[in-house]
Amino acid sequence: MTQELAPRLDPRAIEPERYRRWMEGGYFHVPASAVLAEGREPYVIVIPPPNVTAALHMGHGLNDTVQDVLIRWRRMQGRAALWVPGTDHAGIATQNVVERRLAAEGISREELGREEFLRRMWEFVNVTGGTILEQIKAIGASCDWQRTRFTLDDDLQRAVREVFVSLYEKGLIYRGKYIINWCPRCLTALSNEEAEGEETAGTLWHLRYPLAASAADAARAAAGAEGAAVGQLSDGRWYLTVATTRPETMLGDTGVAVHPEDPRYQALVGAQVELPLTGRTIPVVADTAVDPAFGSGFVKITPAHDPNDFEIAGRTGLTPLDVMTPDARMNDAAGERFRGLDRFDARKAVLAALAEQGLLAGEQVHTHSVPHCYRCHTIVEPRLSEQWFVKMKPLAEPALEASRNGTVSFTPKHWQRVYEHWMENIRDWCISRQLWWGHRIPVWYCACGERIVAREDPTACPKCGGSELEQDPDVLDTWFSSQLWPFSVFGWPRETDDLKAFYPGHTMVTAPEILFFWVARMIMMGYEFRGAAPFTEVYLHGTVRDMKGRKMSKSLGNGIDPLEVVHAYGADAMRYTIVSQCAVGTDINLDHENVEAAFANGRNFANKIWNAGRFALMSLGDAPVRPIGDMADVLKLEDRWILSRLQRATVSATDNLARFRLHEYAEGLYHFFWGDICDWYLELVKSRLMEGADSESREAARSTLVSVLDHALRLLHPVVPFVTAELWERLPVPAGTTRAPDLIVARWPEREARWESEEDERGMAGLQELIVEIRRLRKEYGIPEGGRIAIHVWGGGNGLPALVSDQAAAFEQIARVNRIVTEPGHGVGAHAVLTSGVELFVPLEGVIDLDRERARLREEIAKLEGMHAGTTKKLDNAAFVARAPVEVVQKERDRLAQLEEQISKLSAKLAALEGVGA
RNA sequence: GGUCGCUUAGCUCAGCUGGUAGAGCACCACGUUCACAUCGUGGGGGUCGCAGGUUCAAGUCCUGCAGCGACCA
Repeated sequence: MTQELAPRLDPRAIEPERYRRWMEGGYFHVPASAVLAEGREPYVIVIPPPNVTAALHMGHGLNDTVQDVLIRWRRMQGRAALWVPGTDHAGIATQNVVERRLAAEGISREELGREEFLRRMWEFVNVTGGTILEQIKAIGASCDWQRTRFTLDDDLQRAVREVFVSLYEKGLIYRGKYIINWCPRCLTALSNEEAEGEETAGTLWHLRYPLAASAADAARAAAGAEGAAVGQLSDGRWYLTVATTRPETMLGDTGVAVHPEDPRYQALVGAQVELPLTGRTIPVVADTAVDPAFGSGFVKITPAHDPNDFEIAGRTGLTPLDVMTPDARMNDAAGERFRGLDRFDARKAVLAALAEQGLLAGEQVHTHSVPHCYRCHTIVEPRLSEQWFVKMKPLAEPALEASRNGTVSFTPKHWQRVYEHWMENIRDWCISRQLWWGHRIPVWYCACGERIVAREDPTACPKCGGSELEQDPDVLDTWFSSQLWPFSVFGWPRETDDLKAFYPGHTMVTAPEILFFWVARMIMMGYEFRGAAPFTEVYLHGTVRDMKGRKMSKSLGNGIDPLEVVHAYGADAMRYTIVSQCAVGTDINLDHENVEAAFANGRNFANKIWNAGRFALMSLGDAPVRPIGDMADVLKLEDRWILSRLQRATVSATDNLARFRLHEYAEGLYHFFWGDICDWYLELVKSRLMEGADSESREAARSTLVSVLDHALRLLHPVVPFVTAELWERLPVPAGTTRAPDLIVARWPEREARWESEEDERGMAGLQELIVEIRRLRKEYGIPEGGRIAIHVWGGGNGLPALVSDQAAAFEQIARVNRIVTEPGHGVGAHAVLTSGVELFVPLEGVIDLDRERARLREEIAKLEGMHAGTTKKLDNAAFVARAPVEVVQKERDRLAQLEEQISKLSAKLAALEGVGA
């Protein structure tokens, strides 16, 4: 039982073994029967599935630790706590990785062909795919590994098909030709969310478009108007000015638009423009979407390359003209001169050509948001393309209502507004991707023109009976499958027991970045296909950053590998460090240049717990321990005090967890454990625990210690599961009681009001103040750490002196005091008055420097008088006495009385010293 | 341009419903007392961005300003 424990916590010696035992014990697994047959209340979290080929980074470390804290807590509360793990196929990202590997061999996916390429994809995924899940285990995650899912599992493929076909049948999925975000490097469409805007200092070029001769009169009239951007070229032609940040797109202009009510340009509506460099003539049209105040008030319209222009073109009857290839080069329609040029080279060429003709009116710096591909960071090109879309408005309605009526709550709260704003302005979702890796769109086209959208692969066309069917070559956006995760992992669309038991779930823990990508869509799908939101609480934690506040990233090289941290300092250390910094709404900064310092706090705390446990186990010995409930009458002040403090710690820990105040949960227990238990309780009871101490007192201390550690380890378990489980297992079980086989399934402590005592907390506070005062005086006068002193303690009327004399052994231990006198002390020594009025005198004949003591007393008196003045001022304020709550006023009065007593006693002592010595 | 947030000790940040400021790290001094030097004891350090306002009382509520940031257009 009391086998030797190492004087330092060695995480590597305990963590892997403990994790293995948890796995073998089946503690992570929750069968549906736990809910359906046993009637236990479920608590369900589905993991935000990491990319199947990803390696664990600190972001996962944070995300998974938070989920594990919540799951372990709820499991201890007796809930059927299920945490479903798994991975995401991450279409673009994973395909990119394999394509790069192929490129290294000099092969392209086109050369391999779709079938062979997919074979290679699976080969790669099968080898590397499990890695990240193994890494998650290293940080102690208590996922139900029997339920590990992958978004390309057969079951999940079936779910995707069901949803696609069902939404199609409801008219919520459609195919159409619109402007979409196109990545010219990945060669696929992207959703609006996947095209990330980035503030860029660009250039706004002003271009002159000559007007046809027939428009000369209208132009002359317009030129006279205030602020009109109309002028005359040196060859006499009239021109108008347009502004653009992408001059190369002018080759695809099919019109120029003005606001219909812009007084400057009304005469020009319908005029013809001779589009430079193209030989084409395009009209001036009117549309209310044009902002007359921006730029010249003329807007060039490029319907095939700009979403706004596309819409204006639709309303005004302009025809789109596509001038680019999929890889963003100029195509045949751009003209001989520019064909084949990359878009940025074309930009230069167009500008040069315009300048040559005197058609470049000028340029200005223009900061604007430029969309980039979220996977490869290439600048996204808006492109006219035929794609599949989801009609979002009807799906958003219940999801929006769920937020408004509180069915789904957000922490921190302000994300609720962000979510609602997005839902209110939701736009249709482009879901087709020109990739091979992913869920193939379940649509087939027959030579007869028939389109077949089916749950099962069709063998023949239902219309013509032909078997020449071509499946749509595209796959679905990865998020299309991720959004089904909360129910697809349970076997949906089959009505499984798992689904009955575990849907809807409870908490979604993730980062704000994927609020729209994922969280919002899961809520929409939950309502559409299960009639209920997939979870009721969304907890959005911060981002892990370096000390300069930069996001950790591979390219910056500022990342910290969680596995290295676990290896060096243990999972407990990593977990505590992260959670203790996890304040609601704030990011977490970790120093990648000094990893040891970054995680020192967690490592030190785990070691502190270890050593407190080690000391307790050694002191407790093997003799039976009586249950705390039997000892109420023989407990001493410090026992009652620590039990009372424990109740506070229990209440606030539970409350903080429920409110996602994880940092306060962790720090609160840190201070309870380190401050109250280690610094005070253990020090005070050391003497009582020694062999030969008074037996009743010893038994009271042993029972209290076991009880307090038992509960403290339970409270700490969610954040530092390993060290707590290791110690808890060794902790004596009080006679006549039973205990769970492992801390992971021990019951979460509940408040026991009978142990709460404000009186004992006040009494203990007095004792602590006295001890600190003794230590300060010792330091002040340079008494060696080991040197014994005598003290006199008297007065105060709160029983403290009597208490102190009862604590002789403890005072020896904690303050090196070997003689306690409860009579006033006189002569040469140091004097202090506590807030309670209790006086302390330390005889220091031969040690004390009287000048120093006088100076010290004067300083102390001055400090107290400062406080006295402040309190007096407050109480002299009639408004304060009249309007502040009585208890606040009374507090000030008590304080004043206290200060007066301290000042008068110290002044008397000072006066007595004034005449003594030199 | 719109929305939201931030500005507190040398550093990173807490401070939820208003009652005279806290943590970790860093720093100074002392210390090998039989749990822990990944420790103990004591200590130094802040006009809570600036200016107003509400209130008996404001880091905490309101307004404006300055600086920084995020998200959405």
